Amino acid sequence: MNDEHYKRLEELVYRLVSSIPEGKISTYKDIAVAAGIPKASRLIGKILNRNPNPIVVPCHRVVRSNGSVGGYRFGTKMKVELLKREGIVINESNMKIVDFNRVRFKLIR
DNA sequence: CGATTGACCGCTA
DNA sequence: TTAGCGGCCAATC
Repeated sequence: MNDEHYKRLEELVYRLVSSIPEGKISTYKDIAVAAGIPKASRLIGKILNRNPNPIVVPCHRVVRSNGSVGGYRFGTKMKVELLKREGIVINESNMKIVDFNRVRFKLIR
């Protein structure tokens, strides 16, 4: 994978994440699959970590595939707050999304 | 160069 | 159900 491919991958990831509507969430794994790199879910986190525009790209709507909230550049607490604000219910004791499958957004391409 | 490090995943015991 | 562990891939050391 050269720089050109990688750059395109980043753009695709940001586009996919931006398509997640308010009140819905997706997972690092789902993004990886949609981006054509099903085994590189860790890479998705890495890309989102240096998200150039956190305001535009709602990267807080991306959680772990097991339903737990996962990490966030500005702290897990902030991520939880943002999600709650959008109507996502979170079990604070185990940091898991309540009704995980119900609020899961199906990515389009 | 090789080793380590993440906003992770899935198998196995 | 949970914890441990190997695998994954690019960046960083």
